[in-house]
Amino acid sequence: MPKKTFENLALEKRKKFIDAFLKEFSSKKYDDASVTSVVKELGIAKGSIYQYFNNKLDLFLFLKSECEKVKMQYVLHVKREDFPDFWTYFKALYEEGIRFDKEHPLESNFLHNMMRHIDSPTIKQFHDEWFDQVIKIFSAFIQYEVDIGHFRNDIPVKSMAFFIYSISIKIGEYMAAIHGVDIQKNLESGKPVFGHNKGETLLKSVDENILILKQAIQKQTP
Amino acid sequence: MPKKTFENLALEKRKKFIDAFLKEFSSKKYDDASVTSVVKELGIAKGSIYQYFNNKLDLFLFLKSECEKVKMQYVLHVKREDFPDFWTYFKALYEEGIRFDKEHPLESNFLHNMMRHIDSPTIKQFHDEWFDQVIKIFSAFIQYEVDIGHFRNDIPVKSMAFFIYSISIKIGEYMAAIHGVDIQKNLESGKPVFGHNKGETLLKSVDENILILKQAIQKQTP
DNA sequence: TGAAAAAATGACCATATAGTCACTTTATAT
DNA sequence: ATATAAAGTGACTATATGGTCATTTTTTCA
Repeated sequence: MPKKTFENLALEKRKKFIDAFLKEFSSKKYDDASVTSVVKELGIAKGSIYQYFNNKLDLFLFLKSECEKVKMQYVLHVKREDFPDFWTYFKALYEEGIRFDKEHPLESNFLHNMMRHIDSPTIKQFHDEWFDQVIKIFSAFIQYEVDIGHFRNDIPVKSMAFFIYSISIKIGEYMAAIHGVDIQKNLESGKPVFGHNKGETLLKSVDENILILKQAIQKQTP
Repeated sequence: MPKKTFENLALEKRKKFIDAFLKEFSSKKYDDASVTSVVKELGIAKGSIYQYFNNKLDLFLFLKSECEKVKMQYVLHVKREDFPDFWTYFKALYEEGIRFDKEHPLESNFLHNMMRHIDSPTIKQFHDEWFDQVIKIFSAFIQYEVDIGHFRNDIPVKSMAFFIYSISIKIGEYMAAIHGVDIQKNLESGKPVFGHNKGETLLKSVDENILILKQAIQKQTP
């Protein structure tokens, strides 16, 4: 976590600092992201970083938690009970995701890029923790749908959770492959990952995926 | 591609050379794989590499094509027409994959690791080409199933292809999450990725995934 | 104004990496 | 045995990286 020195920083400078590093970590994976090059771009001394943070990982984890905080503000107020079924709820979550993406492209890019990199040895531990949490949350939702008889009950809940997770995580590649959206380019240029085009491409992709997921997971009437 | 010098190498030395580099490229991503460290382990001079190959990428692409050749020998003789439906065929392909994995763990690990790393800037081009090909092949199969009325026709073939691809690519993570198999460990130790335990864990995972995929993609009788 | 505290600096360190090339060693063929 | 060609070598280059710390600059406050 940041040292006092960083907390005391003038707001504008602090923001510039954060944004520059968000951008770096958004287009490169952790190990490839270069502290040195960001420092050059910011026009500050290398040593300053270590006046603000203990080390690179410390800085990364700070940015991670900041981004998560912001995203939570968007997602948390979407509640299952406000929707007639899981899929309208699922879509609403994505719509909030797009709002977040449009209004906070840097933060969105950061999180999106982080999720894709399963294998940075330094980061693995944190990715694994994050993954466990996601599966747990998904599982809880699915268990509910199974209980009320909406979802099939011949498959372990955890498997279904993983299934939905996999498709969600691959939606970027899906858009690239099916709709020709170049996410990597957006990441590098700092544009919203999905949000440009009013996010319609993403929503179209979500609809297509729901069409498949629905039949895969929904309880069939015999 | 290799220079004459490499072709002329004594078979045993050639094999040792290939195996050492397969192992390195199996547990690290391209950019992180270290020529220097393999050279040390092999006890040969750094310069020799560049007597055999033009550069690191040249060496990597050679290994890639070697591994693909070997895998093809396993997979190519499994033919759709020998099976009553797509899913038994699909499973048979995995069974061949397991045989390949058991009999050529290094090659299997190399390919498996390569697929996971979508984002090495040096490698991206080759990964993209490979991805396009896979989607094309999958699409052709699915088109056939749609034509004979086995698969649903309300979803673009390419979308279904991507769906099956996504699940296939994530099966490693699935095994890790659901069945507690540590693939990364197997990669690093050079053991078969899936093949230990007679590959039963993988086949179980395949069965579970087929159960979901089947309902997702199969044409429903109304 | 001046002393003490806080912040910023950048040369420097240790440690990697891929790739080069003048040179030596080994194998082949006359 | 000798000459030629092929193979092998390892010190070296150029270029990164994250992190350190004695020193200087700026800010704070009495």
